[in-house]
Amino acid sequence: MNYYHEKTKFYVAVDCIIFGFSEGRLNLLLLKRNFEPSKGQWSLMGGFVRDGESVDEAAKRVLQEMTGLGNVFMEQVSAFGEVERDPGERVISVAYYALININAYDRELVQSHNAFWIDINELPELIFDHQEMLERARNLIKQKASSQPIGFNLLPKLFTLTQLQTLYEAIYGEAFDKRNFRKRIAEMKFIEMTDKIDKAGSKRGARLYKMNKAAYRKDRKFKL
Amino acid sequence: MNYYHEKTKFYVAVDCIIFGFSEGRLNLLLLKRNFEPSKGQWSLMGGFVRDGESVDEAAKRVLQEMTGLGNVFMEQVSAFGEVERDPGERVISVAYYALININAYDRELVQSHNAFWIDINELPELIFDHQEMLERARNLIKQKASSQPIGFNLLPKLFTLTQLQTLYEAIYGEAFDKRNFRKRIAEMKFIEMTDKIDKAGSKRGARLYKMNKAAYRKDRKFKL
DNA sequence: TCAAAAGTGTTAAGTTTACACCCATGA
DNA sequence: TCATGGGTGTAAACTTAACACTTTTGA
Repeated sequence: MNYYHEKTKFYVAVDCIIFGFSEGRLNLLLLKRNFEPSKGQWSLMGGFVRDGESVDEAAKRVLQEMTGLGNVFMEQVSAFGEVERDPGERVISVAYYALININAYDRELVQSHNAFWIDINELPELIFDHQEMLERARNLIKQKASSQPIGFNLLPKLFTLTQLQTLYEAIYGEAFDKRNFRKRIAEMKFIEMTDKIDKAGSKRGARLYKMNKAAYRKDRKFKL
Repeated sequence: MNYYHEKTKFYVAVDCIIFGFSEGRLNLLLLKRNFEPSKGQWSLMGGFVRDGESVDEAAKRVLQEMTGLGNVFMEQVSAFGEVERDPGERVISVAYYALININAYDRELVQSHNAFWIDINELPELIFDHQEMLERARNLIKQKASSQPIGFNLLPKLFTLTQLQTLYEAIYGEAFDKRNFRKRIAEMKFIEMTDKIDKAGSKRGARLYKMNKAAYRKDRKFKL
């Protein structure tokens, strides 16, 4: 009754491409590996899928172990299955990207893993096919961020329009016109003005906005 | 020196969502399973990844075994890793979609596997999570076909503009204006008019066009 | 001769882009 | 008082959408 006998089994891993946004720049949380294999080199955060755990769950677990964060926006990029992608052993890896609010993670936990936030434009060389995973993730985000409001996962709950614009400029790698940008935001009724003012970014202070997810589910018009 | 010991290994499979286009309709090549597990039910075409073979290669092999076709346009959809997705055993599956010219496959081979072309709007229930794989693939194609000329893989080398329009209408599930459609095609210089006429589709005959891939690589402006 | 599919331009509506100055505040 | 980032509207350029008739030919 076992139709699966004599098929080969494989190690299956997950690798997490963790994006954060800080001071107008996109950052990645990367590991300076203080363990084998490839000790001393930079890599994404990864781990093996365990018995009784779905692949999605494995990715969430790895992220949780590294950052202390649960309930994070995370999506699969793709499976990577080249035979020699990991020179040590045959490992099939499923890549995920995560968008996190860079103020919310557990600093000690991250430090204890020897992980660092690296500006996405100043990346070191990465092991295996992690570079390729990262590029795929960046392209995915670029596409996806233009038609769905996923960028907000990178911001605090309350944000200024300048922060939002800078974020999108970082994602796309190009500058936008301030007035045109604000016109588009004004059309999206689920990006709601609050009565709070942020005084950190300027003397005058800037209006804080918030994303109303329930309102988005009703309207669903998003384009940036 | 083995950093991978005591990790769990998994069966890894591929499943292929094979699209064809015929008489104005999108079709899927589905298996009426005459083997266990789930004998008698409908499924996508799948197979296990083998030792020494990349996951992409496994997908190509499965397609080749089923249709006799090599060198087919094929892309990964996603990995599917729920614990109970296959009720028999834990199997992690990577889904791929393929776009094939419905005139070119090996009919006997397909018949011998008990496979059938089914209109995409009249699909039977599928086993496991194959329905979800299919929906993901359809969405992917919709998106991708709008910005890259992948649709041509579903057509013969020479095609009429009416065929091309009908194809895109089938992909998007909506009708287009004929004049506006042709205006857009005319702007894409890599869709080249030939001196041949198709007399099969109408009495008057329709001009045949072809896709010039080299010209596309230079220009790369595509939007439908 | 007529049914059936092929082929062909123009105009209005809507969307996108470019662009410059005043405001409020803390140092 | 002045340097800094916050905030605001309009007009031109471009893109998209709507729309109907003539042509060709085999049955």
